[in-house]
Amino acid sequence: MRLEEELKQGKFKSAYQKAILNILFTGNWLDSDAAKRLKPFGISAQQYNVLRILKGQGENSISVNDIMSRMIDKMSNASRLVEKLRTKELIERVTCEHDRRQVDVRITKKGLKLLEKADLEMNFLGEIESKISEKEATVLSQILEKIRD
Amino acid sequence: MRLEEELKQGKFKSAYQKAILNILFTGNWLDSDAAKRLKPFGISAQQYNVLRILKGQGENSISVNDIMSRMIDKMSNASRLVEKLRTKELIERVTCEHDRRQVDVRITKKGLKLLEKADLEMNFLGEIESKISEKEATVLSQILEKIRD
DNA sequence: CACTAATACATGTATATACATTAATTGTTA
DNA sequence: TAACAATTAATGTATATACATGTATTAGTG
Repeated sequence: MRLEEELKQGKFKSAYQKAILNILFTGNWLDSDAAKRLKPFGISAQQYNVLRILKGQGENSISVNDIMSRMIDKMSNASRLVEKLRTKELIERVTCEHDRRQVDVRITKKGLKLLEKADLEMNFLGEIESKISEKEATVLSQILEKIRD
Repeated sequence: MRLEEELKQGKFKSAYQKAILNILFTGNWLDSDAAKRLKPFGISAQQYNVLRILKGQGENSISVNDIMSRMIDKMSNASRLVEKLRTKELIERVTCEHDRRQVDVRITKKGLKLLEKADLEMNFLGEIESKISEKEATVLSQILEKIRD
């Protein structure tokens, strides 16, 4: 739906303003969709994000700091997210031997299993492929990256 | 900066996945930038959003529900946002005469003044105009709206 | 080596948010 | 019109978040 209708607004001041609001609106839209899909699994979108990052490391462990630097939402509190995932036994946490300040974090089998199921529900990729072309996806990324420059 | 570097990720599974993460990442980026700029004014990005909506109504008042339907973040609690703005005397709140369930909300002079100053700081529009073309802004909106369809 | 700075993570605290529930009012309909 | 449904906003509550601060460990410097 056009943003004008979504926000019940007549007309935006400029294509630029509309674009900015569209990014924010679509981001929220994706976030709340993700939250809904993940609810049955008892994890938040950010926790899901952390699990995916850890899965990407395979057998290797990774520090809390590294997790944070890979997260979409940099402002979130990685420590507490990790702790929450640990109490759910979805990850393991061990003090690093070489640098005892660091904590090695790794996904557990239980975490991988949950992720497998959750990924099925989280497959908006499949849905988005029917909405925009690969070319459009690429263009979208390019424009967004220009904005952040 | 390319998202691969922002998220310290090698390569995304597809242009689609990268596009989705780019939307979320850019949305957060914009949000936290806005929060920083608004901090000196003592209001949050959502409160700013509400004030802008009210300003758009001019002299007319508007119900809490209407505010909510115009907000970028639909999930936020408009009642409490309005109450916070009221304690700061940036808005007025009067029970509607025709429908006593409703509350008429209107921006105050103090609110308008604050908005005037805040808008100067919030002018990323000016900054974005130097980063992408108007054509690109339009294309961006079009693609985002296709995604939400 | 002693001392200071920097790093990595955890925690305290105030505020924000999501979601469910409640309360008051209005709309509908039998 | 009485009874029930729907609407509008406020509130209760658990959780999440931002930001500052604390704690332990390592790095750097004289």
